[in-house]
Amino acid sequence: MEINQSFYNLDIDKQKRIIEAALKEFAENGYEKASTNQIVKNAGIGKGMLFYYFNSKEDLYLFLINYCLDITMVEFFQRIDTNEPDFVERLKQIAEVKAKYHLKNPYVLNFLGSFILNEALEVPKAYRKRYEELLALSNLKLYENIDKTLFRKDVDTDKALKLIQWSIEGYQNELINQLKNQNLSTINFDPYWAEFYGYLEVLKTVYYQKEEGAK
Amino acid sequence: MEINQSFYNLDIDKQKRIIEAALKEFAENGYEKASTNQIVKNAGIGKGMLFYYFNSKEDLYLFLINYCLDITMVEFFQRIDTNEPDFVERLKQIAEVKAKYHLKNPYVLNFLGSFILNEALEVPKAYRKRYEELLALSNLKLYENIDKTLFRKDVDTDKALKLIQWSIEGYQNELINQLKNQNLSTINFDPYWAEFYGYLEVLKTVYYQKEEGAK
DNA sequence: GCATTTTAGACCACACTGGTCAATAGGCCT
DNA sequence: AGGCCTATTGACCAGTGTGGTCTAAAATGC
Repeated sequence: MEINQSFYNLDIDKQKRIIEAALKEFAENGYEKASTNQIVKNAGIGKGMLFYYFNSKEDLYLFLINYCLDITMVEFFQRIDTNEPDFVERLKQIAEVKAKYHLKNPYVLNFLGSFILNEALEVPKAYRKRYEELLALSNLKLYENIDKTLFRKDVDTDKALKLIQWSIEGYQNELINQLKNQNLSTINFDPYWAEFYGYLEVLKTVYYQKEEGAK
Repeated sequence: MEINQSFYNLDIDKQKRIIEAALKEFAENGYEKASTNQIVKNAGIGKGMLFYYFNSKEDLYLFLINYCLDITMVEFFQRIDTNEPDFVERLKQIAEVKAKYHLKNPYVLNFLGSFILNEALEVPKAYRKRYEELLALSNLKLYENIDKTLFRKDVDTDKALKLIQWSIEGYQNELINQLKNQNLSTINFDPYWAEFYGYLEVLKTVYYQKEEGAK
């Protein structure tokens, strides 16, 4: 799997157009049903070029896996700061990082989600392993160094952690659903962040201990 | 769109096999990329029969929409009892009904979710409208006749309702994810229900007021 | 044994597939 | 200008899969 150097000589914009067209097509249709014709059409390049840069559909797919894993590591996981011991604050930070990552790389997450389900093409084990490592890292980034004493003592803290996490995912999913058909770059997200922070406050109120000292 | 009477004369089992094969294929691939060849293969019938019972791919699709809407109304919504004013108990009941419905009709929900996204075939408006009505009904069944005085007063009750709902969806999604590749009919769900009820208790503890009288 | 209904799958024209390649366009050096 | 190299296109290829048809056989009922 070797990518032709000339691909990297393209304008960054053109590279991105090609990558995004491919990610989208694969994410939406899976490896087998994805059409290279659709990809070149959406990318606005001639058919020949796709096979000149990448040698085959399969190589393109493998390249994309690599690309997405790299991007996700650098632009998502490495930006999460695990020094924050307050779980809700941690999740807030993660949400902010995730939002930036998602706006910048709209199809990466969808693609990564779909590549695991792929059964048509046997992906080299190294890729699957790297993906597993990402998942493990995701747990670390979530739970490492969390101060559990903040939580009220009359409920199981691990259950509380889970419930909080699901609550936040739920908000995010609902938001994604609402904004599905809109052009993300024209949206002012401030009110949504405000709403989100409101929910976070509720979570703190109900799951955390009452502070003992004065505030 | 008229279905050949002879379809209804089939054993119920065969009818179900055909319907499920079709639901699965459409749900997984969307209208256009779904293959009638795959459907007949999975259903174990000859190609001719599919077009004998239903006249065309399109008619089959419309029949399935109808079928799923009916099933969902009868086997899901009509079984939800809105007399229970305790929100968490209501959700518990819904979860139980939903589980039965899902086990009995594994592909119906997926199919209904995918048919809305369909853009290839313009589905008659009546179908979309019925779907909208289902969604509206779903809100009714969820929130109608809920006793809001159970909730603690230091947080916004509507936010609390949402958060509880998302928590429960989160648990369900995680469970579905875990069990994805297993044969559902061989699973003993009791421990999962126990775990689920454990989470519900936590939700009551944190979101409800402390009871004032003795218990 | 006959008439009717079910059934299977070979078959059809056609659309689309991943991939190739000859022709060309464009930049750069002399 | 001309030569050279790389970048680029899209017509083209054989092959596969498409929704749908139809013939001929099997099953059913009488």
